[in-house]
Amino acid sequence: MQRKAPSTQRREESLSRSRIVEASIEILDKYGESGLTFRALSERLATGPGAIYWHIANKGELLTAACDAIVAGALDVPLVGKTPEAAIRAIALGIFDGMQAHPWIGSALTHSPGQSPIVRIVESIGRQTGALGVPEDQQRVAVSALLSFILGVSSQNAANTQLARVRGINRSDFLEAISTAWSALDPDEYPFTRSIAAQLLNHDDRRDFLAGIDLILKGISTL
Amino acid sequence: MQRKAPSTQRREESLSRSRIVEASIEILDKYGESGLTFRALSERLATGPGAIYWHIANKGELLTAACDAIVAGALDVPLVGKTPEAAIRAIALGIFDGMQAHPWIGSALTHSPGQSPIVRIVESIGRQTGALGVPEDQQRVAVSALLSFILGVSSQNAANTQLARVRGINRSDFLEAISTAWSALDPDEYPFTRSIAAQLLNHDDRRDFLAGIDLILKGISTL
DNA sequence: ACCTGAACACCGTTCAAGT
DNA sequence: ACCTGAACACCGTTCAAGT
Repeated sequence: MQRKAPSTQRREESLSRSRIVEASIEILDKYGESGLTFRALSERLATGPGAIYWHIANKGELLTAACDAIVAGALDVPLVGKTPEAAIRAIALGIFDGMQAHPWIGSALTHSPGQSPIVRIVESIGRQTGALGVPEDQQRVAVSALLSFILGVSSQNAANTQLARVRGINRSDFLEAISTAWSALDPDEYPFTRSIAAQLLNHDDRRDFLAGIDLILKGISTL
Repeated sequence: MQRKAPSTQRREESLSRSRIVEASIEILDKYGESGLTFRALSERLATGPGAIYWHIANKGELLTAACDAIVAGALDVPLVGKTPEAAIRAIALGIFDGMQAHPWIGSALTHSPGQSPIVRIVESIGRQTGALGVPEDQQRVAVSALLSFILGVSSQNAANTQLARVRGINRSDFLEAISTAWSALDPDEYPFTRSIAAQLLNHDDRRDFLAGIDLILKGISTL
């Protein structure tokens, strides 16, 4: 008589950490950070909220794991033959493009200090600073400056996207609202802010991000 | 017969937006971000949760208002006689010291894009970039690079403090745990991260922050 | 105009009970 | 070993009712 298949394959779609993370990413992309609840997630996975806790410790770990999957993919960019500067730009742009597609990683990144997603970024950039000629005792400062800048941009990006979603508008309408508000500021108190208000409407986020990276790289080159 | 005092003074401690914000800051400083709830706040103010909504639209506005009070104070630093570079350093350090005393502002800052606290920072820094000789069409990029770096540092700082609180340990024990974890990483996969793990224990946050600001200022000076 | 506080519609997390 | 789903202890927010 025939053998039964191994019990682990008894059900085609048994729960696993990776399936949970995968479903979480789909929910986060579609409904944003506030859309990811254990109830919504367990419904999508056709199970109960408690089942998820067998595979994941808590919501923070879930967000970190989802973020880690995106960051790992974003950092998978070809670096061969590139100068250290070009490699760092490529790494940074990989993360930028990842955060455009998955804005919620900005929030997850800052809430996972020292965790796997951050370690991946630190390691990727850190390997380049040596080749860049940065003295060993200053490499940490150089890497953490780049990291802080990247985290700053990505957390702002996450907040913009999330707030726009709450108000039921898109990202550019949200920025337009800020631009309008800045234009209406007191000319005596806020001359500079008023002067750049119009630029909020038609600037290129990606180009500005890269310009920021280049400013820091310029500074690093003097070390 | 005597006139009654104006009805607005009938009660010594009537509710007001500023009293609510003041109480919020005290709670945030003492119990962290998760400690600020409408129930805790209304109990402290000897009222009901609903009363607060007469003065404040929602929790986001409350956090932004609390953050704004701290940022306004932090930016109140003397700048007369300073070079533009020194002024920017003083502004940045003012925010840094503000976030050391009130770590939760890091979270509030990133969740209030384009709002008053951000505008204050943008304006303070932006006024210096002109004096710095940055071409007008590049001032926005220069300011937003500094802003993103500052927001990145402050949101990491907020997350560190909040996570340490959740685990019931202090900030340096939390960093020690990360340092230990980094030291245990795979030597082949994470050589750089391992190499800087030990430095997490005894580095000077404030000095590193200023070093990051200086890197960006160096880059800006080439514009 | 301003305050009260019960009620609503959610959360993350736990845990006895099942298979 | 893994899953179920009710229950617990919270949230932010609303709103009829008061003063």
